[in-house]
Amino acid sequence: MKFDNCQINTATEILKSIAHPIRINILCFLMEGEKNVGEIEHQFGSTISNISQHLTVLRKADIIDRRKEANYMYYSLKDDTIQTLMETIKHLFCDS
Amino acid sequence: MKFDNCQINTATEILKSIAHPIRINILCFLMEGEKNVGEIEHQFGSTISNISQHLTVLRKADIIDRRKEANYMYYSLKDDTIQTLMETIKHLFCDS
DNA sequence: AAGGTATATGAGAGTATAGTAAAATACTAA
DNA sequence: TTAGTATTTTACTATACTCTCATATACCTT
Repeated sequence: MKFDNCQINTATEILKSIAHPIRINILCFLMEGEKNVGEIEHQFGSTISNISQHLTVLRKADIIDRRKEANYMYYSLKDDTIQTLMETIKHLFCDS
Repeated sequence: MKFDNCQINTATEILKSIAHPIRINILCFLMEGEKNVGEIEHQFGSTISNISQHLTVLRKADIIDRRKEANYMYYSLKDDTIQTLMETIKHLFCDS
């Protein structure tokens, strides 16, 4: 049976936002809990600017939240939907 | 913890191949079982050429198989990994 | 062999995405 | 207020993706 168009578009946007090596890594890292940009940058070797742009992509897809504290910005997974999805992806592709 | 690079790349390629409205629809349709290109085209309103190109994308990502019978080409989901992934996606985004 | 059906492939144009570097913003501390 | 740190935004270039249309291939029927 066909999906509802709106659901298809939501799923597409979310999957597209996940489907990048740096972003999968970031999301997987966020499964551990809230992290700031510096911690994320330190974990993977890209520039702060690049990481920040990837975080923007994830935020526009509405799958992460952020919270400011002093001059640090803390990012976290938005909800259970994305948490479950990431657990499935991690289990299917990364637990071998 | 960081994913292994090879696993990350595999996951990225597969998710990228899924992350398109037509391709999600096709994969969801294939969850019902083997279908030929005409059946897929009839289900969603795109051209055979376009559908065929999307099927090629899915085949290059190694998530679908095909089998020829007369002059029909039957496509199906490749394995349990993709079946499970699609079930999760369908459940999370399309069962509301 | 010739004509028809089913599917695949290739070229071309338009659009989207990714990375780098520079500049801008927001906050803190002195 | 000035300087410094953390993060974001902008501008630009390069590459990748998607669609359409035309052509090609594979198989079947007569």
